[in-house]
Amino acid sequence: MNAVPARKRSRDGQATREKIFKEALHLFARKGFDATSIKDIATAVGVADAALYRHFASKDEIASAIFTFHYSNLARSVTALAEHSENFGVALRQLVTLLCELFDDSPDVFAFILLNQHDHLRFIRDEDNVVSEIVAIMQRAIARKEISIDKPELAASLALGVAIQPAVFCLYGRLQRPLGQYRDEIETAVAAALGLRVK
Amino acid sequence: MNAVPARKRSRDGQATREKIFKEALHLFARKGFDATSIKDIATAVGVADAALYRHFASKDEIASAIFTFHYSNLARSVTALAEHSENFGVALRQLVTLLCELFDDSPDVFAFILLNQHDHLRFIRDEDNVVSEIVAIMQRAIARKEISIDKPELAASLALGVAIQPAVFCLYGRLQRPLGQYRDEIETAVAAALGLRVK
DNA sequence: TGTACATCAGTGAACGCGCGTTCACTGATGTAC
DNA sequence: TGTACATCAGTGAACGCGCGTTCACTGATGTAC
Repeated sequence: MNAVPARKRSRDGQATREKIFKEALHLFARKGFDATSIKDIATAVGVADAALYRHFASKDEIASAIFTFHYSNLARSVTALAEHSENFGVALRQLVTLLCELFDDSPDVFAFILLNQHDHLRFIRDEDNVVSEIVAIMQRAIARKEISIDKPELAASLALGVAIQPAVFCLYGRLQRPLGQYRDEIETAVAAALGLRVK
Repeated sequence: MNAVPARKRSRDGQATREKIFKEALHLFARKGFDATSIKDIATAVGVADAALYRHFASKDEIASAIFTFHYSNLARSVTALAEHSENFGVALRQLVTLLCELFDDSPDVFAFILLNQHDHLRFIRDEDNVVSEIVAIMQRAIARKEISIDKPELAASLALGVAIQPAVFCLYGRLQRPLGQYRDEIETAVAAALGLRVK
């Protein structure tokens, strides 16, 4: 009795590391960073607490690794999209589509970034900051007289507000999912809020 | 030596209670609930940690008392305003004004409610919920064909997004204060986003 | 007005708990010869 | 193919710290007589 069952133990720590990434993201997104303990994550992954420290130096490092990975992905998508759109209307359509897809495919990623942006953004270079990129898009639109709001930061806040708040409502159950079903209405609302001039 | 200086000690605990209210609100708004310790609050108030328990049963109770007080105030203002506006355009103007004034006069209250709404809203009766009230306003506007967006929850999310996001930008320094300077632009943007029909 | 007493805001020290983290150890796996 | 060894993911127990909270006590204030 009391025989320890032989455990299959892969030497590929990568698999465990990815599972920590996934489970920690899920817990942080649902309960928040502080309310999630190392024990919670370890239990979800199926290992002892101490095992996490074979893959990450600290609890903070788990959160910042997750944030940096997903936020950089998002920033790259937004930058790429901004560079390849010949006018604001096209960029707007693609941005709203991107947001809806991110939310519907990965609500955990959306919630995690939304909740933790202010704790981590100071470690992100300004040119990789999504909000800064949106402001830059607005600047170009204003320079080309494509929209009537004339302050880029204000325009960015109005656009982000219209785009993000429906997602927040979905997250808390005030709007039915998927967010994608409202894509056209959101796009129209952003365009109207900014005073997009019809081509 | 070691003489304890005679302390002026008022028997009016009300003054201390109000100071706890004010300082805790400030700390919770700036650092968040978890990152604020009982010691932090006591130091800001100028008393020992244990003194806080003469006025509140627990740390949680401090936060929920603050939330309930300020949130109820806000809910009452919104309800009153909704009842006394004969059409949607008037209600909208007053709502945006209310939000700008709340933010500019009491940024701590704004930030605290914004950050803590989801932890406390389950203790608020639904008819006192500000978001529910906004949805109701949208329902009436839709019934009267005052706006073209036809789903009340979606309309509420678009309106709240346009109104709140500029405040968030102010809070984090992306937009200059006061928020009130953008009042007209915010109002116009909300109206446009909802498809308000000109009277 | 003076005295005895009840009240209560505030204190300093202590408590217990949960947390993130460390550490010596295990044992399976991969590898060199 | 067999053997000795290095590697390393994972473990269970322990540690120390900071936190929220409790408690016996203090002393000023208000009040009854």
